[in-house]
Amino acid sequence: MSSIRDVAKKANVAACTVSRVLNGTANVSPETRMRIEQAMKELNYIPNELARGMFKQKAGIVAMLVPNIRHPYFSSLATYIEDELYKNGYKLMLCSTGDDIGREKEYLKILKSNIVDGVIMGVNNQKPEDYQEFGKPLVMLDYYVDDKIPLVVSDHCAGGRLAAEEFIRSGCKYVLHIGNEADTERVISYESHKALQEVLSEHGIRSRELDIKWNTFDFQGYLELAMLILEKYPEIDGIMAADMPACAFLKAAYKLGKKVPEELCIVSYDGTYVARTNVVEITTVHQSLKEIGKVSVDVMLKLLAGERLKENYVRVGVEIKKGETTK
Amino acid sequence: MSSIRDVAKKANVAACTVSRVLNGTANVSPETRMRIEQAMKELNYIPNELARGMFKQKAGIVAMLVPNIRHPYFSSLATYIEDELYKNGYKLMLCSTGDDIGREKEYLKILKSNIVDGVIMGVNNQKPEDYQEFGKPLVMLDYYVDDKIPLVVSDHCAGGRLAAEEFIRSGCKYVLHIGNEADTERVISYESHKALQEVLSEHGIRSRELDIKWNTFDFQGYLELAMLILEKYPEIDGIMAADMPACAFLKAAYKLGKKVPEELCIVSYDGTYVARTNVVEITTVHQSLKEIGKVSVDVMLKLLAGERLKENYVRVGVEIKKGETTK
DNA sequence: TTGTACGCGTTATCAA
DNA sequence: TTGATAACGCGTACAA
Repeated sequence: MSSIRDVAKKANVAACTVSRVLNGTANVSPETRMRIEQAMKELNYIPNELARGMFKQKAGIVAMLVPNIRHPYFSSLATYIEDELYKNGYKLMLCSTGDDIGREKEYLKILKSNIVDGVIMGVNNQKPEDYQEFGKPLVMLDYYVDDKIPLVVSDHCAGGRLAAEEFIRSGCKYVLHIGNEADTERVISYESHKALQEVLSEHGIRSRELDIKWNTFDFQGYLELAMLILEKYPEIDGIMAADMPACAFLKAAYKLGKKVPEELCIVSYDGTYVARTNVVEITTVHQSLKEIGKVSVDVMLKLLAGERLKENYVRVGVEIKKGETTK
Repeated sequence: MSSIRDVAKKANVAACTVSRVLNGTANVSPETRMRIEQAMKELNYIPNELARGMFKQKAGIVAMLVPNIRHPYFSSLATYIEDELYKNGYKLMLCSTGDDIGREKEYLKILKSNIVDGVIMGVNNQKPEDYQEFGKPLVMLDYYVDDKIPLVVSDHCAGGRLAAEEFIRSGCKYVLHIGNEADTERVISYESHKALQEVLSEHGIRSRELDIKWNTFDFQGYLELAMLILEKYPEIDGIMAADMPACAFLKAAYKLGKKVPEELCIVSYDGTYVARTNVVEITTVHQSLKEIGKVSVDVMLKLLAGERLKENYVRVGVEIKKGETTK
């Protein structure tokens, strides 16, 4: 690896002159410039980003922490975020915690250490203090810490209502909605369940929430659970669940000879591509991951620029896309 | 941000003593140690990884370049790679080029600049020279540059044969296989097509390759194309395609009232979860992404350690998983 | 056991 | 237009 000094020596100039050519910060005589450019080529010189970053006190990298990048929700979101960051001259460092709380903690520790300029948090298993004391720009997705930490989230209230209305329209009598065991009051997406329940009960429709363990990426497991549930509770005629478990319920229904949507209506939540690649078009509450990604990066860029935010809570609209799993 | 010197000042010692406590490199009297640890806590001191990396001439980061992280193939692979890297003390920087050749070039340029220690390349649209002259450990996935650059790849030859045997078993007469327009001789996965064709023709079965534009992540587009093809060539009774387009063909067949597997057999290639989340279990040639990830990281670690590789070409086994889309 | 001094690669500041 | 010097934060000989 040749350094800027090697180039300077070869071109018979001082290091700072090379730097000026590199960055165009000041005028350099064409002749000197030529000599320097020649030397850079000959030495196959590449500026050291690490040193640059150290000097500028920034790395040009934003990290995104996700529970599992394999999950279509997060991999899609990551695409959009990477896209937006790239447009603005930042690179994305993607960290997947494998649903491991300890690993999340370790990542947070590492990320504090100047290796990145900010973090977009798609995972939220630490104590609020751990986020509050992070010391770097932080954007939380779907998780409320306090009024100071920016939060970007889908309008899950609307999402729950839209789903409820779809069940009502379909004439369902008993709706089961599948939640995440680990979710707390701070997890905003939980609002979809509350909204669903509220609207359904206003219409005198029974509903029931079942929270399952979510942190395994195991379709077979979902499928077995779905079969069990459908067999045990034959009176259920409506299901709301995230895309992947919704697919499992759809498959379970087929295996059990239960007709969809005649005997069972399914609304999937999220709207990732797994809901679309199925043979049967699933009715879906669709989050705009593109918009969430864009907004998250916007907020991050503002934080990085030291701007003050008008609003620390950004809500992104959702919509329902009707498929063949509701009437 | 407090530096190591701030801590030293507060604890009334020299910076190097703090460093010694941090790294356990030498003996420090318990009393001094206590004072230093106290100071670190009070100042909320965090070592600067950038400076550390600069000194050690390494960043502790490995990059992975993929065409699109949204794609289940790459997002799954990235999970496994991240996992393996993490176990070995490295972080993953994931770069998604959005199927853009120019962006790939830019990324390569940036990644040269000491920002990462090595790159795992899941994308391959540059000239061979660009990879040969990279100047850092490089592991190529599914793409042959020359005998010097390590290559990790599934045994696509076996994959093609397994698929062919499945079509033969199912009594197919005319098999269409969907390839990627952009693939060249250097793309190893292309071998699956050659092997398929070879085995089929040995058995006197017609086959035909259709190369489609692959770089858009657009299921609707696949679906429309699949409908078109099935309508135009009704004599086709076998399809091999990557998971996502295979799903599209399955859906198209249902829409057109074509019975699977009676009138049309489908073998999907790759074995990502989209092939499993479907209502219909798709017969799949399954690549072991876990193994590919593990091997890639193994190779990378060896390169980083300066070890010589015995073999620059690692082939990972594939298997076929029978589903309901073949007889 | 502790401290001094320097190097890593870059850039800003000020002087020539 | 160019150069010298200091600074960024850390690690490590070497000296004390």
